[in-house]
Amino acid sequence: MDIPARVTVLERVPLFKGLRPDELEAVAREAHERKLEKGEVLFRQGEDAAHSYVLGWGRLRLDQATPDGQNVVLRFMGPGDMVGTVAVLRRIPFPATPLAIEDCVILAWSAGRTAELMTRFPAIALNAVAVVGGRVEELQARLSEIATQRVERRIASTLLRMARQSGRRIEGGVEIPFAISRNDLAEMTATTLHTVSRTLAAWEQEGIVSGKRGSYLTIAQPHRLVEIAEQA
Amino acid sequence: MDIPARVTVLERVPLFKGLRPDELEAVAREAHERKLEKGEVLFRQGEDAAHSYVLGWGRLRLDQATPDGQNVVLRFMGPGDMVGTVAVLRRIPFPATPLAIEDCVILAWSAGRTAELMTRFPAIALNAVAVVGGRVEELQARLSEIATQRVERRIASTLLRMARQSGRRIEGGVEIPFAISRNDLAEMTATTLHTVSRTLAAWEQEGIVSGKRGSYLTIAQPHRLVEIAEQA
DNA sequence: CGTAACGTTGAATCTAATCAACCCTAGTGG
DNA sequence: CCACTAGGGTTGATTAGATTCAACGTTACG
Repeated sequence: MDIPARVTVLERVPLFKGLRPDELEAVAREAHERKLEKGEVLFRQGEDAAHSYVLGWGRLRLDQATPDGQNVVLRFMGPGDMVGTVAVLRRIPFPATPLAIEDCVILAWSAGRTAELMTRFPAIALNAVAVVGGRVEELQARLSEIATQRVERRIASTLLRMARQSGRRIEGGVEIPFAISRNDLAEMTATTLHTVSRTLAAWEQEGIVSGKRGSYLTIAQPHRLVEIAEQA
Repeated sequence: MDIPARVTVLERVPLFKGLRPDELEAVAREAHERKLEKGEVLFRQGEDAAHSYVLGWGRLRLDQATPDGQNVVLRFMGPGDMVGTVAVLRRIPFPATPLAIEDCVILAWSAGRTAELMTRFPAIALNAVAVVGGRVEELQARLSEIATQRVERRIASTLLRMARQSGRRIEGGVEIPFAISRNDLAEMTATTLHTVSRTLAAWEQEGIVSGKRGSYLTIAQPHRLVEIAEQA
């Protein structure tokens, strides 16, 4: 990617919202570039946070391993998402592992550069607080959900959240444009593969969702899901 | 509080780490001051985020109401914690309600001032990312916990986390220096008053924790709790 | 075309919620 | 000063939602 191409990417990144074109160019010039093939990881949980990243193209799944070896899916990330920035600024090891679920192109800045750019362009730092704040909120919402709701409602809420974040309107409903396995969904909703399977099977019966193995999941009747997610 | 007194407070606030004394003074000068009596709220979930706050003295409990009327305790906050800053920068309504569980003194800055100060002193913005990032991590850890662990382990982890954040070493163990009801604990660990009660009763039997109604909870044998929290 | 990863489905089990009743304790007001 | 009450806590019995265990089906892909 040459510098103008990078600028085109960075223009749409929330972290750099409000920067002038010449400022974006300065930021772009400092970046390294990294490619990741499907199945590779960007870094591993526990590693030293030497770089912060912005995802240009592709998708990542952010996984956290628990001390006893289980896995929790923290979130899916798409183009424009920042990765690892918090760990860099906190000077702590990465707390999770981002796995490429599609081929990715990623821009990277060293830890020192990251801090320096934010100091030079405070707008970036303000944007970063807002972005990270958004994640706090999302996590608080998920926490509330898991704490108070039955499994069926959590699965419904999770699908709706993903649809809202990355969904595409197509004929026949809203499509979630990347492959999510039943197991992914289980690890996102704090339940088991089995329960997810049963639940989705029932919803397919009723025509609320559709999508065969491997292909993308489509929410055919979002309003029905909302009903399930909101019922007392 | 006069300006030098405020500076003394701000010196110990992570959000303002690394600022020079004259910079701190500038920040202190822009602050409003607000007192809160035990039982009052600083603001209410859903209100417009017009100010961001830093807790000078006292303790707050941050509550989130779920759509169906249940309550989740997000966290306890003590001196030096920032409150509401994220909502201000994201220009969204406050997502939770901070309730004073002790008398509090709080410093406040208007939304505009907050952004302006962070732009003028980028270090504040960088600190803010780090602080908020810390919350992201804590929430991710709690999410993992709730997602994968049995209730007993979650209660143990929660007590240990609180002890780590605000605990005081006293003879006979580590004391958590504010009143936590069984219900608070239930709302923090995604369980019911009843289960918490049973669990703590058992632990008191075994001499792992102690503390009668009203008085502070003391962890007499932290290592036993750690064992419970970590057992496969 | 074989095989491994993923998914489905049924049955048994169990954890923790719910339901229910009762007990303390700290205040309050007569 | 003491009875009363409200809020919080304890404890037992019952129930249900979801996990676990188990076995088998399906699909993608090398």
